[in-house]
Formats: sequence, C-alpha cells, structure tokens
Amino acid sequence: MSEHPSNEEWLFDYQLLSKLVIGIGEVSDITGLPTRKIRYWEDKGIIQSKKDCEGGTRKYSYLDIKKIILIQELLADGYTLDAAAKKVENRIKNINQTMLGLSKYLDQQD
Amino acid sequence: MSEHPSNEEWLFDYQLLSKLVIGIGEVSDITGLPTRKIRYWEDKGIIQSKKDCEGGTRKYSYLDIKKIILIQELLADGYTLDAAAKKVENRIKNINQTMLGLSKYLDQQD
DNA sequence: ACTTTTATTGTAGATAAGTTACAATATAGG
DNA sequence: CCTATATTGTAACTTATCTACAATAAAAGT
Repeated sequence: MSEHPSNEEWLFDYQLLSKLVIGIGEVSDITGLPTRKIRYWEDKGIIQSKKDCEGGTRKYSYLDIKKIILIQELLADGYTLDAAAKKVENRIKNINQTMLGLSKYLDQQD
Repeated sequence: MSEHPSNEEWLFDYQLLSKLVIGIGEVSDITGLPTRKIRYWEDKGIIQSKKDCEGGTRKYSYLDIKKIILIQELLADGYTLDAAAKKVENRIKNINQTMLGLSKYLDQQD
C-alpha cells in the first residue's frame, strides 16, 4: 500500500508523458490533417517535429498535437497560417509555465 | 482570456491523451525492452496492443507503457511473468478508477 | 542426469509507414 | 493577370514493423 506512489502521481507522470512521441500517421488520424499538410506546415516553420537523424521519421509530442489543433481552429476562424502560428506561440508559452508550476506542486506532495 | 479553456483543462485533455498511441519502436526506446520481447509478452497475453487489422502495426497507449514498466519492476523483484501480470491487473483497475473520478471532477470545474 | 516449463532471442522474407524532391493546382487580393 | 499564400500529387527510396519459423538458456521437477 505504501510501496507505490499515489494514483495521482502514477497517472500524471510528466517524465513519461514527454517521452510519448507519435508518428505522423497518428497525428494525421488524430487531427484529421493529411500527412502532406503536416509536412508542409513543418517546411514553413509553423510546427517542429523531432527527428533523430536526416531521413529519419518525424515524431510529435502531446504538446505538438495540441499546437496543431489550435492552429486548425485559428485557420477556421480566418487567420493566415503565419498569424495563427504567432498567436499560438504565446499560448504555448503560457502552457509551459503551467506545466512547470504544476510539476513543482506535485513534487512537494506526499 | 475567456475564449480559451483554463490551462489545466488544456493540459489534461483526457480525450486527446487516450488517442496518443505510439509504435512498438518508441515503446522499446522508452522502456528499454527489445521489440522482440514486447511482442513475446503480447503473445503470452501479458499485455495487449491495439491493432486496426491483421498484419497492421501495434499501437500502445500511455497506460500500456505504464503497465510494461510496472511489470519490469516486478520481474526485477523476482516475480514470474504470470505472477507479475496478475499483480499488475489490480493496480490497473485502481488507476482506471482514479482516472474516471478525476475526469468527473474536472468536468464540474469552471 | 534429463526432461519440462518459463523466458528470451535470432532471423528471413514480407508488408506498412514514412522520407525527400520534384512539380501542379487553387484561390484570394492588388 | 500576376503574385503570394496554401495545399496537394506522386515516384522512388528508406525505415519500421509484421509473421512465422526455430534456437537458446536457465531454473524447476522428478
């Protein structure tokens, strides 16, 4: 009973969460964007994937997908790609702050 | 400011989180297990992956990985595979309860 | 000692998924 | 009609993963 971390801690494993990187096909399935478009946005610098090497496969994290979904919404609202990208950056910074704060909070629990 | 969900809500997007399924190669990188061993555990029924079709590629969720890591620890402790699997099942049920409860709690916030 | 069970690994030959790099198309403003 | 912005198509190639065979290793029974 005391040998394990609490259920909450076990559930919100940030270290693990940040390692969860998925392929471009899954991103396409989740977001509804064709892979071609995802690569195009990346070529334009709107989003960034992780690649271990040239010619290797692109990997996307949870926050990358969040970002893509947010950009989609802004585009539907009438923003240009560049404008949407700029707007999203601010929100991402905000999220990172929250994530950091929450992480610290959880660390001092138990 | 009020057009967005709160940072917490944005961060803990369970619906999205549950869609984040990664390939066997990533699972191998994260857990340190060779892919061959992961498939073997699956053949034995210790773990289960999602496959859209026969011959399709295996996909693993966040909780699947958690499970694998937990089994690893139990094996290191001296458990047999079957015993470890059984022990882990209980913990998983517990986690699912927590996840459900937390999900409901977050729904009634804001 | 040897036979079984348990756990793991090797690999060939296949398919699935993803890459780059070319170009083509569409559409809205100026 | 021209230009910038956004998107799409595809061929040829590489990387990732699949199945299905079998082999090995170590511990547990008898």
